[in-house]
Amino acid sequence: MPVTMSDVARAAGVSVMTVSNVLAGRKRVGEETRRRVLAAVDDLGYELNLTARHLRAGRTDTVALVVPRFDHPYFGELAARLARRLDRSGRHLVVEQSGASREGELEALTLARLHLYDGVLLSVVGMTPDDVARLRTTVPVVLLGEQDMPDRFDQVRMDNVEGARLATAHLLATGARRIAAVGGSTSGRGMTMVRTLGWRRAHEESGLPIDDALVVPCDVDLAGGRRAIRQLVAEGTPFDAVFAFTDTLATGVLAGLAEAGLRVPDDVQVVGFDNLDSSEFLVPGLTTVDPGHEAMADHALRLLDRLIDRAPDGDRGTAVVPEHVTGPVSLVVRGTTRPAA
Amino acid sequence: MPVTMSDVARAAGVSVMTVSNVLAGRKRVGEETRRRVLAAVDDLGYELNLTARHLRAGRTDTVALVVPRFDHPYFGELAARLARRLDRSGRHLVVEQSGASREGELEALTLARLHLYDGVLLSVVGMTPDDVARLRTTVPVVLLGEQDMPDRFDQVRMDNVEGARLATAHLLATGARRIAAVGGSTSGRGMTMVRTLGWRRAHEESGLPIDDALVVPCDVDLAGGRRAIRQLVAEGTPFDAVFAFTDTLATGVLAGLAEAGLRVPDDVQVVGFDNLDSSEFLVPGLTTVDPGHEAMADHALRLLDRLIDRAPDGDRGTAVVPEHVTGPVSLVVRGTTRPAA
DNA sequence: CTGTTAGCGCGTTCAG
DNA sequence: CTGAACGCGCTAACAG
Repeated sequence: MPVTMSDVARAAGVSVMTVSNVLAGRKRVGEETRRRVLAAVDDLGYELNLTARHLRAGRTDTVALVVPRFDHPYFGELAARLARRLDRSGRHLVVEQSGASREGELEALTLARLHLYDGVLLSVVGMTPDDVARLRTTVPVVLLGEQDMPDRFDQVRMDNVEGARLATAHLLATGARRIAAVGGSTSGRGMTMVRTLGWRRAHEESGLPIDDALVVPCDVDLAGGRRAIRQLVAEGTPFDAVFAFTDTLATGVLAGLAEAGLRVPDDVQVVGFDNLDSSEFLVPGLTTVDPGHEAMADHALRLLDRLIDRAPDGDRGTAVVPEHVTGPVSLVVRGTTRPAA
Repeated sequence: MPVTMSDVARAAGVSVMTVSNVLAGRKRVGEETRRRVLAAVDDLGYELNLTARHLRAGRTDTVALVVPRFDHPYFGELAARLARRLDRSGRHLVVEQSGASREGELEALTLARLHLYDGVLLSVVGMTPDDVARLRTTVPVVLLGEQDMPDRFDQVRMDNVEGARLATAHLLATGARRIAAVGGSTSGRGMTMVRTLGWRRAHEESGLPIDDALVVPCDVDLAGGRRAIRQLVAEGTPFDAVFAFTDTLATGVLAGLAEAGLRVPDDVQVVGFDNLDSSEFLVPGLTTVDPGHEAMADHALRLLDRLIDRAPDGDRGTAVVPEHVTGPVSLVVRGTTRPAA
């Protein structure tokens, strides 16, 4: 039987409300009363029940970030940035995993869970635009992800085409002629498609031919990058550079190249995408596309807060027009590419 | 004004309880009634309020993992492993950050938040044993962390001394004679101290002298590892190997060594600790201590579930005796060390 | 198989 | 500045 507020009130000889006021630091409470209450709290080992407070207050001062996987550094870094901002406004961030392991049935459950938070930043990777369109929720939601989603929701993403174009153009400028697109796809959707598009565009702008044999689809993880290189080498497909679609892939690529006895950047140049914290520390340092992490975090929370502020009034009349924000990208040149010719 | 269960009940011409039963899939409900309820739910856009359910049910089927920082790969990987297990038993994992940014005042708030969960896995890094001893909570808590904590709580950790001894002994066996302990300390507490102890012990077992100039305290992050090497080089302290106290530190160390023109493993050998997913993919592959991640996750949840199961009865009589579990470690040999002489 | 009664623990009314 | 009622949305019990 847990200790409740009224237990404390009885012990301190005051009313429940007084206890509540003392604990929430709300109204002014007499110094002596206050001490009595705190003593009783300490004495009984009373612990505030946030669930009850949330039910009553209708808000939780907590925002959730839902990511596909916990063990992906990109999302860890994102979470840390968001948490820093939310802390500043006295709120909390909790991170949940949407999983790649759970089926559609769980989507419903996930949605129910969203109600535990004032707002949700939903990182969509696996879901299709159709899945998202089917989402029915009154919870403030901002989408994060590279695939264009239904415009009923706010969405923040990076300029993938431009980033991929920059990366590829840089490789072309430093003398590369056969650039493998690791993580690419000739038919897919989402991140994979838009970055492949940027890779194509850079080739077109240079008037260079495009060889689809250089597009290597793979799992977007460390092992995937390494396997992609193994495959290229096994096939005997010639290449003098790799544009890896994420820094994680690039890390796997570097391992694969080393394994194959190919030197970076002398034999093969490499560019990644994401500018993870660790990319600077690889040997050699990874040239990569920086998606403007801080700006993205700012946008995401701005859009979310817009929705949260509006929520109490209800939707009628003042409906917020959803925005799709695309952040600018830039290239960070390090040691996996050669100086421009 | 959100749609509530009784709105749905009215619309469907049934009682609230029936709606509840349909939605929770609890008792059997007539097929037609069931359809009417679901139709009303869909019609009104009803969304379950989990907060209310939690308040009423007294549990949330959710476990929290509290980590020092979101952007630390070690914790991301830990979270993923825990989530996998909890999903299997139909529960959820949420991750919160304890922050290094928030002061002691927030400790209280953190404690209140713990009540939102059935149990909490608390990763302690910054807190001292005294801080922990002061924790007053009835929430099931299992501590994770390398510093020995008051035995009022369950705790899971790795065999740090043995891991550090293994790492150092391996370096000695492969010919190293001056092994820098990056992340070490001659006076600290916690992880830093126990791993330094293992480093010492290996030296003692080999009868080799210990030079405290080789103990380099630093921030436990990527930049810290690099800075440690810069410092050693700047001081002119000779060293032919590095035992980095975490793989993240080791990654920074490798960057620092490259910067200084030192080859790995020819000029300097390196061993890390943690066996992160990415460590296998560094070039060269990082030799490191594997703390038996899976076993640790198993232990942590076993201890937590023991507490959760007991909770409903109250503590009297059946008090669970807290356990301190230390998991076995092993050495993973890769390219940053030379073959044994 | 469905409805009624009661209350989870807190906070927003209003009086005093 | 403090106290007493009522209700947030849901579900465990028991009726019917």
